[in-house]
Amino acid sequence: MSGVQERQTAPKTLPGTYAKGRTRAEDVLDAAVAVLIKHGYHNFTLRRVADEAGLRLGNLQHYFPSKDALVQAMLDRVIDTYLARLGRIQSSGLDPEDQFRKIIETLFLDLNTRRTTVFFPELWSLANHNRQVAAYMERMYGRYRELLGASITRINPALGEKQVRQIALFISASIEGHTMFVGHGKPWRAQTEEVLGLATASFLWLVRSGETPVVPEK
Amino acid sequence: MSGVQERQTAPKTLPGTYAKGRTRAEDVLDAAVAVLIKHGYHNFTLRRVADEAGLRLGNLQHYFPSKDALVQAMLDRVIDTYLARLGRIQSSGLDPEDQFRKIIETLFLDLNTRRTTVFFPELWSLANHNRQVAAYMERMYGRYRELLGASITRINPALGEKQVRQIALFISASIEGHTMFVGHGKPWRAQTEEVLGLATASFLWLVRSGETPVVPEK
Amino acid sequence: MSGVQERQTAPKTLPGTYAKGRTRAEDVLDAAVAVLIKHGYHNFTLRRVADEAGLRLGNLQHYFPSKDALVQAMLDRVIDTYLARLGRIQSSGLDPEDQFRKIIETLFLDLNTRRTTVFFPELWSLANHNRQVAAYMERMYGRYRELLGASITRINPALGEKQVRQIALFISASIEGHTMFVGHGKPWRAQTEEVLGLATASFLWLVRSGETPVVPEK
Amino acid sequence: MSGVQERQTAPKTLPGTYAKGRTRAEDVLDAAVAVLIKHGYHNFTLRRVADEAGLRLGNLQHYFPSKDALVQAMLDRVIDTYLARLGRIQSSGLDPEDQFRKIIETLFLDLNTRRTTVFFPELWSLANHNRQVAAYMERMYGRYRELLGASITRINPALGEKQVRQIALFISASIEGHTMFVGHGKPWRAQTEEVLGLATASFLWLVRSGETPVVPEK
DNA sequence: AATGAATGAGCGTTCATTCAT
DNA sequence: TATGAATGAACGCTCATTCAT
Repeated sequence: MSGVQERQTAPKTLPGTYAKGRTRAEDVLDAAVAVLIKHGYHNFTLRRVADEAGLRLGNLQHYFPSKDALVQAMLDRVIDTYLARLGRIQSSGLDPEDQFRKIIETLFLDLNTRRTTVFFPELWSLANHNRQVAAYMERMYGRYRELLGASITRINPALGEKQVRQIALFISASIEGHTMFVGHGKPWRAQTEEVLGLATASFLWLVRSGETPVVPEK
Repeated sequence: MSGVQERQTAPKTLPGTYAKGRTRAEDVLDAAVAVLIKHGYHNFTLRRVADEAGLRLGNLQHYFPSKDALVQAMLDRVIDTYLARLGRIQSSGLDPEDQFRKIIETLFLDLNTRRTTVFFPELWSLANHNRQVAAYMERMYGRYRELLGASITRINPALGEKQVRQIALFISASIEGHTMFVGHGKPWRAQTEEVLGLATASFLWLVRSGETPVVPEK
Repeated sequence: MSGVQERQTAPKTLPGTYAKGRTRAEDVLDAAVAVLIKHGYHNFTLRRVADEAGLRLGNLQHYFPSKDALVQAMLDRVIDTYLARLGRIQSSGLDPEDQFRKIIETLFLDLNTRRTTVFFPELWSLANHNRQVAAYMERMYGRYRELLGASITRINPALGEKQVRQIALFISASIEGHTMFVGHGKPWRAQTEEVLGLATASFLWLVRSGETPVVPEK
Repeated sequence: MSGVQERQTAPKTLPGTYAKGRTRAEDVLDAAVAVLIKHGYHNFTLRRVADEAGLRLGNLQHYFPSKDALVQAMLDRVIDTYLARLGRIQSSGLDPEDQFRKIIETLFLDLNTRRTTVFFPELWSLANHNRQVAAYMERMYGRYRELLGASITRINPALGEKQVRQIALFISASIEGHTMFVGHGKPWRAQTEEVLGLATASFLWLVRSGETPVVPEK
């Protein structure tokens, strides 16, 4: 047993036909995220989640019949929430560069939240041992890069599709990589702003430098 | 049980005074890394390590009296190995920019190995729930940034200390962030070379652009 | 939990006053038998029965308030059905020996049905750990032997009551014993006919051989 | 999960390399049989076996790493014991008919032991839901019938092979069928002797009556 | 150095049952 | 009638660990 398994059916609707049950199921998912963050996936147990959610193990398993089902539902929800937040960033009516700066800033500062700092490394680790989680993750980052790509294209419409995708990949990967260094409780957290400045400058240069980025002469 | 604990004593030398015992302990450490990579830390058990190493659980516990001791020794070894490899990169006698390019390339291409791709996310995850591991990690990345910083300073000696450190942080974090995207078995792996090109250009521009990186005018 | 318990009240009528309710309860009993046969009593659970019957666990427990109640009702029904079938055999108007042969044949061939092959061993096993089931079983086999006894007496009216009962016991027990060998899916199933021939001959000889069966001289 | 699974490897040797371990493993098997008889397979749990054997659950699982392994070892042992006893019956130097009578008597009276009365119905039930157990059972009864067949042939050498096998099947099945009626604690137990007389007479007639058993004229 | 014996805690899961809706 | 919510106990099993051999 290597952890989360592939999902057979897509439970679009959460368990809980009665109103009480629905809020209970939500509570459980909140608790699940809290436990994952507090204790890590290697200490993510149903009993802990039940405790955190304030119900009994047997009752938790009434809502989520297996650990896998709970983990899938939890990932579903976290990723959907994350994508929804990404969507809201895009909708601002700023000029291209300011929008880009705003996006980078939002993503970067989000690293500072405990939730993001701790949750995502768990996700990356899980994805390395579970295809379903890997697929979830790819879906999420795909959407992430689409958003970045659109902003990039607005700044430099001359860029080809493929290059936009590669730049978006570089930018998104670079930002994610800061999780372990400027995230919540991390040693470089106090310098988030300055690193954000470097990052933004570097990303903008890349976006503007054209189809074949030419390194400035020595 | 909340995972890896702080270490009481510092085992500079591995147990086993005989040549054979030394080898045995190292076999175990190799097996431990293999298990961590294959199954993830949430499935990292002493029994599995013993199986992988070809000895009995009781015997394994003779070499490493607790799970924590084994994990610490394993991290010690992996990080030492990693730092040794970093040191070797530096020792090449190239001109500043070529050396920098070489460093970036080496680090980047290393992401493609299964070992790196899978091991480091486990480390990041672990560090979020264990101070000792966090300290190990910081030590490792500190050395990593020193190396990068030296190379950066050679290219642009006008940069201040603090700024060098920040640029090194940005670069190292950015590279690490690519683990989940261009690493072994990852969806963008085929485009490693192109992304490496973008990254190198972007990093070099940043290094050259001076104390206060100014984003080029629109 | 030590399995089926003694029954407090005798539910002569199934729950459900409406025609539909009556049908539902019978559906459940059919499902219960199906589950018992498919999975064995050690895997006989209310959830499985509910699934098989196409209703929810909560609803099933409306019809049968406990597992014991369901098991008792199921045994009641199966045994009643079995006794009814036995009664029909008797009613044929053949001459004594032909009737006897017909009875033996019917009982023997019935072993071949999956239902009989699997259900009865479960019953025997259960009876060893539950008095109520043992009582059911004894009632059923008592009627079985009465039927056989009547047929035996018609063939050889000289036999005493006790001897008739003993011969009937031997015959019925012998037939039951073939369940595990010539029953549905059993290795000797293909030879049912021949074994039936041996059995019938042996039984008839016994019935005819008088009050004190004397083994023919060597 | 439908109970006992097929066995991958044949553990000819019981667990327990140390002397202490070996006797412990035997204790566990004894306890397992006791639990099976006392509570039935549907209440056969590792915790109960551990209690009965006077060790802890964790230790029991050191000897038998799974429930299946325990059940297989238990069946192995019981069946081997049974076959050994059968073998001893045969070795008596009586004349053919007396030997046959002795065999029948031994088998019949064995039904009276609680062990036999309760154990075998569990075995029959299990065999209906598990191939491995079915194979065990067939192996055991095959040997049983060989023994009977040899005795039958000594009495009536004119019988063909196939007929001997069929008669042996009939006899063995008939005897087994008495388990539920004259076994330990069963209602007809007091009449075991008389039924044994009927059975022996009937079987002997069958054996002697020649290749095509002809039912005596009406 | 190496292995087995033994423990106690905890795991995910299943279950019969009760109660509210 | 019918269903979901909730409970508590037990299940087989895995685990890190300690101790004796």
